[in-house]
Amino acid sequence: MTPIELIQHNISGYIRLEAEEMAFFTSLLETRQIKKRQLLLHEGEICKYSAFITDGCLRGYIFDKNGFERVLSFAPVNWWIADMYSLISQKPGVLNIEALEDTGVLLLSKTDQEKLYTQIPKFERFFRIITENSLVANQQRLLDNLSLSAEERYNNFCKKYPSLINQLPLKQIASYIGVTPEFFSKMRNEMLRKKS
Amino acid sequence: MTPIELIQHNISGYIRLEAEEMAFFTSLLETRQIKKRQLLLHEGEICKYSAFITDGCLRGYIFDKNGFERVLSFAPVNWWIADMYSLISQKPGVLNIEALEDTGVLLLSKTDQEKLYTQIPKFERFFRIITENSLVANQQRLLDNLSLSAEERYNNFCKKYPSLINQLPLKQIASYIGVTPEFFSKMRNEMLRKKS
DNA sequence: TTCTTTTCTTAATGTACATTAAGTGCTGAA
DNA sequence: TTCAGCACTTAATGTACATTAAGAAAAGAA
Repeated sequence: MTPIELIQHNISGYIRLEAEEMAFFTSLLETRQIKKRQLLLHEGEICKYSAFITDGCLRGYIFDKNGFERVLSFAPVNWWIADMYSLISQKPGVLNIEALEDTGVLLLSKTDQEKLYTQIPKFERFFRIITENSLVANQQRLLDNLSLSAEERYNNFCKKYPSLINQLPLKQIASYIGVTPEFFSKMRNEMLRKKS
Repeated sequence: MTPIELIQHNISGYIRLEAEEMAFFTSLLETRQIKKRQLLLHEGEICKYSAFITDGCLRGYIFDKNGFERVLSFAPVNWWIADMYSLISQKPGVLNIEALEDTGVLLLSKTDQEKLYTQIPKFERFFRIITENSLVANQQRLLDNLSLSAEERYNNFCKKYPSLINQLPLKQIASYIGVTPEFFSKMRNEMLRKKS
């Protein structure tokens, strides 16, 4: 599938569009390639785009006060990513969005997104639904962080993102589940020993 | 303000409705009073309503595997609450929703909410926006949990919900920020000692 | 009132994690 | 080809929290 076919297929899973509506939508999209380690968004900037991933993988992370990275989210193929806080408020954000490998995205600017809402209200529905799904996933992760051990959170991660396990450096996964790479390494060894 | 005036005022902050649209909306609402400690939703049930709080305060929580309560969210006056996972999927949920004091809510059933979406598409917009705001708040809390100490999370809580600090039992706040009541008690004493 | 239940506190002990430091093996640039 | 940097591991030590147990104070029920 081409990037455009991919996003059209994704949207068709939620709303039904006329051909001309779909054409209008795709006319608003901008293609961009991001090289491994390159940033799509840097903290302190105002987020102007929602990005749909067509190839590769991005991550959103912040630096905590000790200078360590904390991963908020991964965005594999078929997902959207943005600094929602900054995108909504149009104030400087705290999120860095970086390519974990060479990655292709389709960008929809905030102003075009608002055009879309007024000209094709069905897109209000589309973004309502995917925002709801993000919220549910986020709440679940929050509860996991409050009530599960690091080992259980890792198991959940493996179930939720099976494709990412071999695609990501281990330290990124460690940061996502909320432990240091050192502890993560030790923990994985202990898990192997238990299973055998 | 009456409960109905309160919710009308809340909605008018996001979308502009004709009088007859507003009348149709309010015709769908059901008033309910919940006594302190009574449950609006019990884990295992399928969530059939979104609740708007007009008076008092609710909390959403789960039991972790050790049988301890973990607070996902508080819902004071002017907020919405539901088990979003269960409401969307119509599968049994894990959330308990309980009144922390005698509380008044306006209920909107899932089927009526869908009616609303088809008959007044502006409500797609309304719920998109408040879902986006919830998502941002949730992401911020997740990052806080990954990168801040319990003391800093408590300070954030105080900034975010100043009205709740004196309204809630301390153990509820402890559960929300993710520590035991014992540790929370000790921590607050140390904070007092530092300040003086 | 009196009794029970719940909230909150204190303190001893325990543990899941972090920190620091050192070393190994890749990978990619010059 | 060599070397710098990054990913990953191991191990010693440290700490922010949990657990357990007990009691005091406040709130509700009889």
